Order: sequence, then C-alpha cells, then structure tokens
Amino acid sequence: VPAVAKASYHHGNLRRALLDAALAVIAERGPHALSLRDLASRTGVSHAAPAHHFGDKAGLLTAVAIEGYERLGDELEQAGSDGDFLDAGLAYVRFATRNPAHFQVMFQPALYRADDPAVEAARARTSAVLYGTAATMPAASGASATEVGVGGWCLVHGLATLWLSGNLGALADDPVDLARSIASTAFGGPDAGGPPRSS
Amino acid sequence: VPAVAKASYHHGNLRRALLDAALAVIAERGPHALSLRDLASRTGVSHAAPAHHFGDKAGLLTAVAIEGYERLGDELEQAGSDGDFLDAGLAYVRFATRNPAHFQVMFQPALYRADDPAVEAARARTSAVLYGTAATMPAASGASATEVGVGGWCLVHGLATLWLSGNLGALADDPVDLARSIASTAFGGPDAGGPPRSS
DNA sequence: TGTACATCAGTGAACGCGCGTTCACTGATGTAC
DNA sequence: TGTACATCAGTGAACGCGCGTTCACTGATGTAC
Repeated sequence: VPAVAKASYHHGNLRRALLDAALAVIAERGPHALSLRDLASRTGVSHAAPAHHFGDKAGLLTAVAIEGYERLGDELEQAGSDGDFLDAGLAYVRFATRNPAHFQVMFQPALYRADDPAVEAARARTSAVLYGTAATMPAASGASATEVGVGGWCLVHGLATLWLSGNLGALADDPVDLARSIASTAFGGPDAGGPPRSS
Repeated sequence: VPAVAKASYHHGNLRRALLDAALAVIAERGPHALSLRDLASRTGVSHAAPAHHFGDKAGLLTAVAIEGYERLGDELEQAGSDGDFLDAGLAYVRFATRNPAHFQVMFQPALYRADDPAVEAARARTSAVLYGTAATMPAASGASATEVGVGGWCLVHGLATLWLSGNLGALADDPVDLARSIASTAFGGPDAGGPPRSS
C-alpha cells in the first residue's frame, strides 16, 4: 500500500485526509462551521464521499472525540508516570493548546455520539489516568485524591479554555508557563499553612 | 406603555421577547442552533422582524454578550463587596449555571462583535471587579493579586464549564457546593481554619 | 377638538445559496479457481 | 498464468429544506398646528 496514491480513483487514505481537513476547519472556525460538502471540496473529492466513511457529521465528530481522548490519555499517562500531578496538569494544558480542535469537540458532547462505546472507553481511561496521578499528590491538606483531582482538573481546564478563547493572551506568551506559575500559587504556596480565609 | 400589548400590530416589547427566546434556544441547543427565522416563529412574528432590532445574528448575540457581562459584573460586585474573593468565585459559578446561555455566548467571542464599545466596556468592568476582589484575598503565599485573580478565575471558570458540559454531574448536586469544597482544597491549606466542609 | 403628516414597527412575497441525503453508477482492487 | 467474479471506494446528478437577505408595503403611534 503506497503511502501516497496520486491521481488514482481511490484516494488511498481518504479517512485520515478528511479527519485532518476537519481538524483544520475546526481549529480555524469552530466545530459548527464544519460541513461535509466543504470538507469534501477541501480534500478534492466528491461531496458524497465523506458519508462513506463517517455516515454523517456526528460520525465524523465522534471519530475526532475518540482520537482526542486517546491522545490525551496517552499524554497524561506519560507525564504522570514520569512525574507527578503537576506535570499531568501541564500536559493537559499542552494538549489543549496544541490540539484545539480535538479539545473543543471532546468537551461539547452534544456534537457527537457520546454514548458510542469507543468514546466511553477512551474517556473512561483518560479519566482514570487523571485521577490516578492525583493520588500521587501529597495530601498535605487531608483532601482526598478525588478532591485534589477535580480541583486540579477544573484549574487546568479553565486555564486551557480561557486561553483558547483569547481571554488570557495578555498575561503570558505560553499557556504552559502560565499554568505552572498559577499551579504553584494554588497548590504549592511556600507557606501553605497560611492564615485562614476570612468569611 | 402597557406591559403586555396583545393582538396588536405592534408587539410592544419585541426586542426583549426575541432576546428571551434566543436565550431559551441557546440554553437548550447551543448558540449555533440559533436562527433568526426560528426565533421569529417562536415569538409569533414575521421572519423578517428580528432584523429590524438586531440587524443580524451577530447583532443579537452581541446584545446577549453585553447583557451577560453587565449582569455578571453586578453579581460579582455584590458578592465581592459583602464578602471576599471566595464569595465572588462562588457568585461566578452561580451566574454561569443560572445563565448558561449568556455564559456560553460571552466566552465565544467569535460569535458576536467583540469589539463593540458596549461589549468592551461591560467586559472591562467585570474584569476590574474580579481582580478587585482578588486583592482582598490574604496573600498568604506572597502571590500577587493578579496571580491569585487569574488562578481563581481559571478554577471557577473551569468548574462552571465542566459542569455545563455535564462532566461533573456525578460529583455533586449543586455546582456552588462543589466549588466551595474545591476552593477550600486549593486555596485553603492544611490548617486553614475550621473543619473542611465535607461534601 | 380635529386634521395632516412623519416616523416607526412589523409584513409577506421573493430570491439565491449551501446544506444533507439519496441512489444508480463506475473505476479499482482483491480473491477463487 | 489468466479469467471471472465479488467487494469496496468514490462519482455525479437530483431532490427538498431552512436559511439570511431584500424590498415595497401597511398598520399603528406620536406630534405639530
């Protein structure tokens, strides 16, 4: 099987090409700007071809979500095994900013078939990795791994989301650097046993 | 001016009615499911009427964003003046979950005219309120108000976003309760005064 | 009080467009014999 | 080695639909005199 089949009736790897074109469109103009006809046109293929591979738009976005959860799971696993929860959090931010199309789709489950078994499996695995790394966090404050995990998840998810929507651009050049500095404020303060909150 | 003008050629308060219908649609099906024709139909008015008030869809969503930033600014101001940064964060989560349509639109600036002066003014004021309340946070770890403000913003924004996308539903009944417990984990510290609020 | 006029809000018919979907088809590939 | 056949990938014409937009219009309201 040749890697690149040119000027052939069969495309060779149309499925991958369609996915890549979709990711480009989503990153530029959002998941809702996607149309199968436009995708076919960008890929140089007839407008009915995408339906062969994905059925419909939800099918295509389901494939994007699966791929996204799998890659995120991989990257969290790698970061978490080497280091700790902080590294996993930074890997989360890195993934989101490097794969904005996947990230946007993954967290808008109404766009795709969230009950697809492959989606559920990939998401469950990613979630397990995330909470697993949270357990490595020194539980200084007596918080459970779940509490730490959810808090950290909210923090990095919010940072990634705000970054991607252009709300933090003035604060840093690199979102991962920003995440590092914020995480140290939130979880790693030097005098972490400071005065109580006034309320 | 009667509050409700019925069976009249003039609607009475079509602008508000269109906004409310739009908010309902957005909350149910997302900002991209919005169409001016559908909105007109829901409001019982001809399909060309919305253009009279908003020009086009971006104009309508600009009005939604302005209203959202103004209300959020009000609520943060009220919460922040009474209490502290934590209360403002909880008010942020409360606003997002009670006004999901506004919240979704506000943070997708590509949907509306983000450079509209009224949008910029409302957003700037909200931002000032947010960072202002951060300054009331005891800087236990020597972090600047900006660092605390951004960190807190990321945390509550992430929590609200994940909640609205259905990713935290299994963890709590009320997102504000969840935010309270997480905030104490993140910013609290070991002996941060008082027993941890058990979930 | 009444009349004339300006202004504004909403109408309804018409248009062109891009979309998803269907379906009979054709070209290419692989396999059985 | 060659032939026949099944399978699969992609084509292209056709369809109906909902959309935004335009535009001449009409009904209601407010104001000047």
